[in-house]
Amino acid sequence: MSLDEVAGRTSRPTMKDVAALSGVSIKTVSRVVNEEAGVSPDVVERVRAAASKLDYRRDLSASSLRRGDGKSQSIGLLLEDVSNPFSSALHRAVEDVARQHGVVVFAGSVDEDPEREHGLVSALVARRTDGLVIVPTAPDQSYLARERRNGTPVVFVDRPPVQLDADHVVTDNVTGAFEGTAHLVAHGHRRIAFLGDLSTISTAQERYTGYVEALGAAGVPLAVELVRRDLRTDEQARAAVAELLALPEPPTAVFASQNLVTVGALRALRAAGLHRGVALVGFDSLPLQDLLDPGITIVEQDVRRLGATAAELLFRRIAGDDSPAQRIVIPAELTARGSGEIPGPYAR
Amino acid sequence: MSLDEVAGRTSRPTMKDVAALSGVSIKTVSRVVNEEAGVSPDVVERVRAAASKLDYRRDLSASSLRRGDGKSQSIGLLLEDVSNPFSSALHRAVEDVARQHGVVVFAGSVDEDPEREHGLVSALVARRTDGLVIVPTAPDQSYLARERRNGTPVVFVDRPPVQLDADHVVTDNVTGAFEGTAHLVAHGHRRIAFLGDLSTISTAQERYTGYVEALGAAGVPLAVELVRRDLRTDEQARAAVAELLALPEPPTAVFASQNLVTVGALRALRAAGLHRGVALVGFDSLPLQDLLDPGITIVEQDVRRLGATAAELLFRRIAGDDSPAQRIVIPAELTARGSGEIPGPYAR
DNA sequence: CTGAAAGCGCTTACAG
DNA sequence: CTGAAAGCGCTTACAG
Repeated sequence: MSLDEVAGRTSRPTMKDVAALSGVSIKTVSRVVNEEAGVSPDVVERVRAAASKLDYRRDLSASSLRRGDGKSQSIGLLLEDVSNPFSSALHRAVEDVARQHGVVVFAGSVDEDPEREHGLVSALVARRTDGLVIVPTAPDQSYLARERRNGTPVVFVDRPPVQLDADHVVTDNVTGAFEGTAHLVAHGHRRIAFLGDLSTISTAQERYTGYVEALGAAGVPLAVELVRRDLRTDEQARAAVAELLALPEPPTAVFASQNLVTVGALRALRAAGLHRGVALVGFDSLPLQDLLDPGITIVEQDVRRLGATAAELLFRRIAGDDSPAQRIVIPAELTARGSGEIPGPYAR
Repeated sequence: MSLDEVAGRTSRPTMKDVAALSGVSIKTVSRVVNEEAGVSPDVVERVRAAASKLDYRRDLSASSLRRGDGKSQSIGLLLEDVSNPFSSALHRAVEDVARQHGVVVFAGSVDEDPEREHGLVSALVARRTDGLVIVPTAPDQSYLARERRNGTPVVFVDRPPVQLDADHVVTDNVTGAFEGTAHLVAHGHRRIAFLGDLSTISTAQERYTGYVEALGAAGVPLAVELVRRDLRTDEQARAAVAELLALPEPPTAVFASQNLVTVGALRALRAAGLHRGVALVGFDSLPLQDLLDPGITIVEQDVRRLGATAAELLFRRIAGDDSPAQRIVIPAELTARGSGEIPGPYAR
């Protein structure tokens, strides 16, 4: 007795079974299933009836194994965490493009863990996905050169790859952070705190650069005691802001360069009763941001465009495009909602 | 010139290539790749070197085609929309269980469209996923009986299947809605509006039942003019609440039975300046709900538990468990945060 | 400890 | 219009 029988299941019917039931060769079944022309109508009819009776389902993997192209009609997507709002919005954008190509999407969470990035990549390559869209985490993506050489195209999104010349689609983080910071300066602030995510992440570095450049352009000296980087959780961000507020000369404004960090900053400002006293600009959208009081001024990324652009690039590569690697930069845009317009001591 | 050459790619190396380079048979390569015992150490060494030199990657689909079990080490997950917070939290919970089994997850958005449900199911069956976790949308899941019979187990989550006796893991919606409504009654309300999602969705029906029963238990007559169902978007919910507030006898409290609906209700109450005057209890968590002022009292679903339980059930089925279909009910729990405790006219 | 033959479900490349 | 043979990349079931 086989395991299948123990489980009360029969195995899936194959073309052979359909062929036997309809009295034709499996090649003819293949023709009907693939809707090839040149099969007599009554045979088509008979094969269809048999397939339907047996609930036959073509095995796409077996099909693609023999086919020349060997396409699995699937792609892989490596995200920070499928459940965070940024990642899941990216996921949806990629899914929508993939669907147009009749391709399904494997998604996985890397959790900023290089080993998980490696593990997921090999799991997906082993399943012969036609390509990968990756938000890179590992310190170095050179290991992917092998996979690309062997036929799996890779496009990076949100962060550029390191040690690998490959397509990537990223937000203009420097300019976005520059504008967010300049917005605070324009509203009369000079003591502007910077809150940053893990500084090994390229986007965190770039946003810090934008902040530094905006201060420089405005002639505001950089106050190191107001810079808090490597905040990995909203709780760490909250604690950092609580400390900043206790300084002898506390900041009058905060630039929070990532969404969880913004949440933490908000909690600290609320707890201190300063959410109407200290200005706040965030980077990355927050859900329900418009319902908060005051509304949160945010430098918004165009996540749908990031994801859709990356997916479209990938499908061009899958189709055979081997032009040089592209870097596509998507602008970020500041939306004022109240928290960023709280006036500072130098407001006119 | 083949397409691959045009694209500047070579095809992936196979066991045959590794065998040729290391001077052994492909069977021996297979042994080494699968870490079977009984291969002499120097041969293992040579094969490993050749595989590494060629960047050989085993083809799991070809392997599973020949293997007895035929497992693809992948499962499919059908969600409402991968980018909504409820769906993506469910996704993460399923992913975490799948990872423990060395299985990757295909995820797709159904968008409450029965045709997309059917399309995604056949796409996933064609790729021979080992099982499916589904949030059902189609009016009827009887079509899945064929797939189960042919060896693809299916577990439903969040909503029960219709016309199919199959495993499902759902929230106790009736009790949750009963408690949410009773909470408002206990705070002195009798004119309590009900806001519901599409009433074809089972969870929406159940939550309505809980509301009706709670009113009945408290001896509060059901006021039909306060019941607004089939709200599909936050905007429709906002408009519905705006209308309710304009009634000659407006509600003093609102029970919003789904998260987007709660968002719409919140917007309407804010716009009318009544967010501190009209009580509000929502069902389904909202991001940042604790940062709103007042905080939103919510009947919370245990989304991680829903997803993890469904995935674990699925893996048991994949392993061969053919015991009768199970229905697992996960309790929901009310968390008071302020909006639900605004006193009504009958408060003691 | 190693390998030649057959076969998983399908399509290609022929032949008729 | 239809089908027999070979083969995709791998593993099973043998044999030595």
